[in-house]
Amino acid sequence: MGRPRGFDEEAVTAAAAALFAARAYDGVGVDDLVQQLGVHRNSLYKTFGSKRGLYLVALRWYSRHVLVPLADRLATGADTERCIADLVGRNDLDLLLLAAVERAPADAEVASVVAETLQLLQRALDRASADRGRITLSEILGERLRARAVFAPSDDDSVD
Amino acid sequence: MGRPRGFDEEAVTAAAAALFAARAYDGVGVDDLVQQLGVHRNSLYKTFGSKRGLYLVALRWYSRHVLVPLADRLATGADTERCIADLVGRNDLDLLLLAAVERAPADAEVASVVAETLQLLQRALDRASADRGRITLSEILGERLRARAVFAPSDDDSVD
DNA sequence: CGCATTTAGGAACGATCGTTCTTGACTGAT
DNA sequence: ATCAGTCAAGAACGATCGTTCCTAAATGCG
Repeated sequence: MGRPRGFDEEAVTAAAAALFAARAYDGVGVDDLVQQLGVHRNSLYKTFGSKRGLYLVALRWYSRHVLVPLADRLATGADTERCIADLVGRNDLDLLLLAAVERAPADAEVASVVAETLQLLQRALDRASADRGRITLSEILGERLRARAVFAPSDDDSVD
Repeated sequence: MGRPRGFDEEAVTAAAAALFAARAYDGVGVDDLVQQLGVHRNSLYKTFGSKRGLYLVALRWYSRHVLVPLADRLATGADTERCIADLVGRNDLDLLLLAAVERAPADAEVASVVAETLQLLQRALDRASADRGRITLSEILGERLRARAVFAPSDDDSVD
C-alpha cells in the first residue's frame, strides 16, 4: 500500500559512499546528497534518519560490498601483487582512510566499523602473504594515503 | 604607534595547529579558534586574512617547527627506533595525516605543503635507515593512522 | 471508485558557518 | 595634551548547515 518509492535504496547507499569517499564528512552537504543521489530530502530522512545515519549505512555497505570482496580475493593468495596494486592505485580504500582519520576519533560507531574492517583486511593479508610475507597493511594504507594526498579538482567544482 | 597586540602570533599559530590536528578542518569553527586561542575575531582576520589563511600558516609552521626537527633527529641515525616509536605513538603526525587525506585533494596549496613535508620525512628516513633499512615512511604513516582510528572523546565535548 | 498510506516536491525552520562592521579603549609620536 | 593609528570587544551580516513541516501526487486495498 502507498506510493512505491522511486529510488533504489542500495544504489543510493553506494552513491553516498562514493560521495563520502571523495570529500570529508562535513564537506558533503545534505544538498549535495539530495542532488547527486536523486533522492529528495524527505525520502532520505525517512529512510536513513539523518545525515549521520546515511553515513553509517554507507560506511557499513562499503565495508561489506567493497572491502570484504577485496579481502576475500586477497585471502586466496592468487594475484596478491595485483590486489595490492589495486588497493594503492584505485580509490577503494579512500572511504576507510577518511573514516579512520577524520570520523573515528569523534564517532564511536564509526570507530567500531573501522576497527572491524581493519581487522578483516589484516586477516586477509596475513593469509595471503603467509609465505610471501613482505608488505604490511599499514604500508598499504600509508601508500594509498600518499597517493591521495595530491590536489585533484573534483568534477563538481564548476557546477552552479 | 597604535596599541600593541595582546597575543603572541606564534603561540596562536601553534595552538591553531593543535586544533586542526585534533578535528577536521570543517569541524573547527572560527568560534572555536577565537575561544581557544584567546585572539578575537578582528585580530585573527587582520593577521591571517581568513580561516584558510590561518590554516595554511599553521600547517607550514607545524611542518617547519614540529616535523623538520623530528626529521633532523631521525636523519642523524641515532635513536632511530625511539624516533619511529614516537611518530607512531604520539600525535605529531596527525595534522599531516588530516591535511593529506582531507584537505590536499581539495586545496592545491595544502597539497603542495604536504608533498614537501612528505619528501622531507622520506629523505630523513632514507638517511636514517640506510643501514638498518626496514621500515618505510608509508608504514609509519599507516601505523599512525591506525593508532588514530579509535574513538577518543575530545576534552571540549562537555564544554558549554 | 474512494480511503488509507507512502512518496515526491519544496518551502521554511532555527542554528551555525565564515566574514565584516561599529564602537570604544589603549598607545606612540608630535 | 592631542591626534593618528592599532587593537579589543562584540553585534550583525548573508549564506549555508541539518532538519522539519506542509501539500500534492501516486499507489494497494476495501
